[in-house]
Amino acid sequence: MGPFQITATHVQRYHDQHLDMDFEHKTALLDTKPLGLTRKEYDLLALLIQNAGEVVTREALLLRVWGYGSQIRTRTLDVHIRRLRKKLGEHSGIYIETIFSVGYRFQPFRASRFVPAAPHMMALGA
Amino acid sequence: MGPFQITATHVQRYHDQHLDMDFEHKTALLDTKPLGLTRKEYDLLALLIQNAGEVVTREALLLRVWGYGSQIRTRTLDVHIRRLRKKLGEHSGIYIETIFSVGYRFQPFRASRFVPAAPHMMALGA
DNA sequence: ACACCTTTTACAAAACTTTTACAAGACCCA
DNA sequence: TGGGTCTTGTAAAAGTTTTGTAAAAGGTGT
Repeated sequence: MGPFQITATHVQRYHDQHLDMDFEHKTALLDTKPLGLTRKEYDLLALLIQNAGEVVTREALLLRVWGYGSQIRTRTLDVHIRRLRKKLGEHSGIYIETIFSVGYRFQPFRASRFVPAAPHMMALGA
Repeated sequence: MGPFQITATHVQRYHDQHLDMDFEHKTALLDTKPLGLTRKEYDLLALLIQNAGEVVTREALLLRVWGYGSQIRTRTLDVHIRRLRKKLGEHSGIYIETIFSVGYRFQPFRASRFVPAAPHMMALGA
């Protein structure tokens, strides 16, 4: 069985070897221990995981997590990504990829075995 | 079935024995591994592939990828072609042809078996 | 006021692009 | 066929843009 469990309409949960996230209860466990995410951190990770395997653009993240329009310049997204990565610890490199000049991508643990990240990652268009 | 999958209006994807390019997700795989293209590299390869089998002039490439007008002199196109070829590895010779004093042509893998490049090939009009 | 979370600031580092300078190759024509 | 000229290939440097990071400043709720 894949890492996703899907109901009729929504992904309720993400689960893999290390990370367990329950979108219904808004909880996140890493190796059975609570990740201790703040609200923004949770929203950001949830959005990335709900689009696992696909790139989510900076613009989309800023819009959907912060409500920012496309003209706003800020480093707050990067700072949150950094704190997420820190909390994900040794696995952060596996989970959160940077797609230069585009955005970020959450890579499910299992998939990351089959598609090892290239040294410089692939780009998307504007 | 040919290497292209076509919808009503657009080519969404190029696929052959080695190269797999998804224009919708803007991903490029070579022998199942991410090609790791940068944005400009992707734009350039995409434009060539979308005109597969036909010569795309330097002028057209410089205009459509860089927005450069015809009076601009630069070697940046050549440098990008070089890096594309490097990333295409052993297959680069099959895929990207130089058409002297005209431009470049992407040759689909399958077609390249039937139309081996002649030592000096014909050019197109100025 | 305190603890905690979020955003900004100011650089550093990394990734990407373009230019530069020259080598190598292709074409032309006597 | 050999020299002249134009075009492309290549490596490396220089330049630009984007992302990473630490720390400070700003908020929010209790």
